Amino acid sequence: MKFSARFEYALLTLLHLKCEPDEGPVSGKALAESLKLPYRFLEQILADLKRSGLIRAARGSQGGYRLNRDPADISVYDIYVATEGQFQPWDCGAGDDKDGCGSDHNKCVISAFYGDFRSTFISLMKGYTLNTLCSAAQSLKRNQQAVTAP
Amino acid sequence: MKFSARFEYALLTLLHLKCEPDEGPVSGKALAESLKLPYRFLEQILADLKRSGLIRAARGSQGGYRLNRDPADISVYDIYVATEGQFQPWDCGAGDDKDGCGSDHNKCVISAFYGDFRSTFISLMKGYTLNTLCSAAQSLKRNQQAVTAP
DNA sequence: TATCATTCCTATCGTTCTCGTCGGAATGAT
DNA sequence: ATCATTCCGACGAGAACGATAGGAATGATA
Repeated sequence: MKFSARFEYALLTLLHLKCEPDEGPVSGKALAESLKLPYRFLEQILADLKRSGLIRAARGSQGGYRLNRDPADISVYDIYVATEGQFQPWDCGAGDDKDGCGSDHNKCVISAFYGDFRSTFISLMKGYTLNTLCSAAQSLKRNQQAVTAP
Repeated sequence: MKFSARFEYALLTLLHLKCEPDEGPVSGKALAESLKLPYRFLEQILADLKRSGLIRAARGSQGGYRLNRDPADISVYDIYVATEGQFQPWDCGAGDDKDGCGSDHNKCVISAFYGDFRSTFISLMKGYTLNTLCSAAQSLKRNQQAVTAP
């Protein structure tokens, strides 16, 4: 029950793309340097994000990545699905019992718990968007500047 | 982001111990047969549950396992912790940044998201107890009997 | 057209985690 | 004394994960 590095790196990447004021697309190499992440690995994650339509890419010289949707419309759940696939924290009756829980009522109840778990977390993740996260980061920044100010 | 088999097996085991009307302790072998789980693996899980004080064991002939607490006081979260350890779905600043998020406000915001996720998760799991799960199972059973009745 | 920066595709590697198996010691009721 | 049981630690196969790598495709620029 852990978040993968892919997911975290994707969050950082998208947050960077949204929050840092870059003109034009940002190359994978530049992203990897800014975020201090392994370049080759980040490339794969960027491919995931592109495949899911969260970012778009331009090839060739002067190419790079930029957001492909309104940041208010990119939820953390979208990012999760893009990097880890559908949120399905248990192995649902894959082959053993056709009717889901079959004759075992206890299994059935556990499935119900899993379902509750799943829907709770999907809605939690959908509640966070790139916009909300970014403005939270900016308000943090302001607060710290106020404290550190001369 | 998956539940382990240990966790699911533990749920099934404790549910069996609570819901099925057995007199006296139930041996590991009997449990493994009832639940159709690998005996040697289940033994390890039972050891986890005992270590956490959820069940108690009696050795020797006629020995076996039984619950050690009021089923209303055994939450799914207890079972989670017993089998998977403390819920900590991300690697918290282990060595890299002493101040948690350091200078990177985006990391800081992600940590906040993780914290929200974590506390939601824990309170959800604490809301389910052996009692609630078992009575849910029993009501399922009743409903099915009503449908299947002649 | 040649060059070069970039994305894109696919294979691989090493480590860690997980599920499951195993042998055998300790215990305790009969 | 016997036998069923819990208890303890080691081990192995396989998957998942983080990361590395080579090289092809693309496209702006000169």
